Amino acid sequence: MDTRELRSLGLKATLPRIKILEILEQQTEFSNHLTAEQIYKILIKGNEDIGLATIYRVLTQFESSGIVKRHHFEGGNSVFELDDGEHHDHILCVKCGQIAEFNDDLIEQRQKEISLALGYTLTDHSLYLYGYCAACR
Amino acid sequence: MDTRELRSLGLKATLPRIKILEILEQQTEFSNHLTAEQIYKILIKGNEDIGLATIYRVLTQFESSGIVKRHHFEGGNSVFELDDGEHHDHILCVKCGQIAEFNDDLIEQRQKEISLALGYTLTDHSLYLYGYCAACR
DNA sequence: TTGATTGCAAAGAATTTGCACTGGG
DNA sequence: CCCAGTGCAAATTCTTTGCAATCAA
Repeated sequence: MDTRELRSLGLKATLPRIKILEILEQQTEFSNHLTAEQIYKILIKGNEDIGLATIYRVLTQFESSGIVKRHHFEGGNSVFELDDGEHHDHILCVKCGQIAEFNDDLIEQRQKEISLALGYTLTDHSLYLYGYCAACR
Repeated sequence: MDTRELRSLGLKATLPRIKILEILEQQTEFSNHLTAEQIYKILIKGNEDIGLATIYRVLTQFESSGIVKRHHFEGGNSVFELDDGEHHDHILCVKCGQIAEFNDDLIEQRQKEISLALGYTLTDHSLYLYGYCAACR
């Protein structure tokens, strides 16, 4: 139950927060990576009277709480996805926007080696691949 | 000579374009990755009367011409660097902003394999590593 | 000369913030 | 009941655009 999850984060279980969580959980066949605007439109369509500013605020809180991850894909706006704690990278279709996720131990390992060699202590990284998906090729 | 380079791209050798090229070529000990704003300030300091809008326009033209690359680092604005045709990735210090470049064949290779496996035709990618540099550790 | 280029100011797009009102605990 | 949370509109930030003036070829 979302209500309990929110409480455990020290957040009141308000309607906007519950609705936004629900939307993020409903991963569509297409993508579970949504912009604030997209979430807003879904809510409007569902006759929920929730402001766009609230969506940004809630997503930012969720991000701070570690249950949502924010991505800045090329050119576009921020997109948000539920963060289950498992790291993964992304590959995006530049034509249709389709997003696939992957994780590769070899790349992860190599990144650590490179940082070390350059004298950095790695805290985070972002890897986005862009191309044409099978359908758009 | 920059004038010639600009002409060969079909661009008039105007003062703003030449000045901006010069700034990008002068890679400082700190970084050769600059925001439009930073370039603007450097020009102002040099008593050049060039508008910020012009800088954005020129950089965008340079990007189209393939002599400049634009990056969207985490959170911040766009940064620009001269594009010498050699691909490289970046590692940034989250504290002082220091940027190092690297290129790793193993990672490049692996990216291709992954795209292929997922049915994508790769056109581009961005890899940014974030951490603390030796000085900020 | 003359079309490309620029500066300025105004427009846009995405996101954040101020503030009075509302609702969850 | 009371303060965290919200809606709305206004403010910010970064970037792009319209247009008359200017400049390189």
